[in-house]
Amino acid sequence: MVDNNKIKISNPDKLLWSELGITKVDYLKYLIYITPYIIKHAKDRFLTTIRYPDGYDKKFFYQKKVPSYAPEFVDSARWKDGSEYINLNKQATLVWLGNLASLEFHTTFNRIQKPFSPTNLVFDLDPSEGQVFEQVIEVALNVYDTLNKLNITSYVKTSGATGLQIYIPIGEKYDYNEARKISKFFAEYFANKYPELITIERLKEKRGKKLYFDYLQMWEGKSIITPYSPRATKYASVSMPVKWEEVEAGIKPQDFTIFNALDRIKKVGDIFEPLLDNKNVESFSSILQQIK
DNA sequence: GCCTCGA
DNA sequence: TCGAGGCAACGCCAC
DNA sequence: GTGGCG
Repeated sequence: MVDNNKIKISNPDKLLWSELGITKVDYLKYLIYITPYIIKHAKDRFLTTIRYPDGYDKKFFYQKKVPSYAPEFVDSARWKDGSEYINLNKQATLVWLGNLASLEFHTTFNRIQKPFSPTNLVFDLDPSEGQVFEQVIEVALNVYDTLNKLNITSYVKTSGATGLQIYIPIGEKYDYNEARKISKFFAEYFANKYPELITIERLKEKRGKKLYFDYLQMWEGKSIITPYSPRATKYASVSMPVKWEEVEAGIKPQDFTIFNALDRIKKVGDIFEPLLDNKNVESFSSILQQIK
């Protein structure tokens, strides 16, 4: 029973992370604990969930549309193609999806209410073969420094088992075309500033041994991992917002798992802003002028 | 994980 | 009645 | 137009 809604739990003792011994019931407990945090970032966005009915390392599939068998309490929003997409805006929906073995929750850059305006940019810093996490940290801190000097607020979180993601609020002021331009502008700027450190080359061959700085091609409906979402990794890691000071002190994405996420959140609170603030907008308008 | 379809 | 299949899909660039 | 890439 969640908020007066009955939810039947099938196979409660099924292992979702077999090596770690995490059963579905264990997993649902985690989801219940972190509900307010993940909901805060997932609500009123179009959800893509990834389901692993037999565990994190077995067959999976993506799900976007509200299935016909969804309970009535599940809220949805109509996409421009006419179909209904899940709005992960309440605990009951989260638990229902948990029972369906949804191990990852991805949401759109934009909110349902303003579908053509992303709320933020995201840079994805993921080390590939032969790179250590220290390189990711070095680049992230360089980016942070630069943004600070431009008076631009940014946030950082782990992306999964290996990388970091940097969020830059843009106040729902731009459409996807403009946001893509701004994102690309920054990516080129950083690639230019740290030519030995990072590359924005899309083709793997051309990347050499530099860190791939992915400025995440964005479009309406594109979704990326939501803050506080678990990831289907062998560590049962969580996409965890962190403080820039923590990045500086040297963290590892594997440090954050569904085992310790709640303790951590209780200790530091939610350090991600709602991503709707306008404080960066002024800095961006001049940048947008320059791009033209 | 659950539903639908076809043998 | 039971197994197989579905459950997502944009923009960019090189070819 | 198709394929690699995220």
